[in-house]
Amino acid sequence: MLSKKSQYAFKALTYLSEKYEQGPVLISEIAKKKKIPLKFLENILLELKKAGILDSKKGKGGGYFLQKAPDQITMATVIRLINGPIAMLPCVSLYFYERCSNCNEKVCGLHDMMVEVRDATLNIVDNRTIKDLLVGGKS
Amino acid sequence: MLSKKSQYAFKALTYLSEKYEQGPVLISEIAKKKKIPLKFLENILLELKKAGILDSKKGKGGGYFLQKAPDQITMATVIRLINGPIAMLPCVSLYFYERCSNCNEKVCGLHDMMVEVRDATLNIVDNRTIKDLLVGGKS
DNA sequence: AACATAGCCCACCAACTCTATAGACTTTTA
DNA sequence: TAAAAGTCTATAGAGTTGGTGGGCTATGTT
Repeated sequence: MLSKKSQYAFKALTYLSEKYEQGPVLISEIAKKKKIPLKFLENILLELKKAGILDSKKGKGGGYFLQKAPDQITMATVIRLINGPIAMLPCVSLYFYERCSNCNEKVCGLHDMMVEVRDATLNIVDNRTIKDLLVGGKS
Repeated sequence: MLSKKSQYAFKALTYLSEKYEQGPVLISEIAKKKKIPLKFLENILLELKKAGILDSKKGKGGGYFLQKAPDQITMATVIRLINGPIAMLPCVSLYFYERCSNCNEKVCGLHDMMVEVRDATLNIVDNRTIKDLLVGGKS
């Protein structure tokens, strides 16, 4: 399941997408409009900034804004950053791989099945961006 | 991600599948062979029993055994029971549905995308059984 | 220079979940 | 009736999640 943090991140990114190339947006504005706890949102936006998804400006007239176009930010990137692995098992994760203890991947039926699930999921989240989250984003 | 509990459950079910229709198997035997903490496994097996997947016999000569054939127990059933929702959002879950607060499902891009992910995942886990976990299970 | 603005950073906390264990109880078989 | 084996309840430690408080730093304005 996606954490609340992830859902907040997507809401914030959606909001910032609507304001893309319209200058910095205040954290407090996003928090208010999207009903996200302010200080919690602060952490999330900072994380998104450090990952190169957002950028910010300090002082008066400052705020947060997208560093790339909405259609250049994939869902997979955001999920991995805020939520963690997309795969259902560490031994099947591309970005958070850890080998199985007591289980040989070469002959593990669960492993193979979870690879299938991972690929089916990636096929979607790798090919969708936050632009697709906007109403009418497909037009 | 699948919890350790889920992974233990699958290991135990795999073991019991190999012994299908060969009489009850001791918890302690499964625990030892599959390297699962005994008391923890106890809880898991009991849960699987209450869900109608396993059955048991008490007293000497007792133990656990599958209540249905391995190919009659879907992955989805076990995951939902031991791990919880398969969907990435409550508002998209078939068995654990909860409506979104502050979000209209009718016009939520995230909702729609997560429906896709859910269906892609279900397409796999609804059509695979614990028989498929066994080596050579496809033959 | 001084001040207000707004993001940055650190530390902390409550609640919850996950993993695991302990111990007593019940049922069954020999 | 004694041993075997599952059943049940409770609990505890570790880690994660969701959230808050307060001070620091950079920036723009006057």
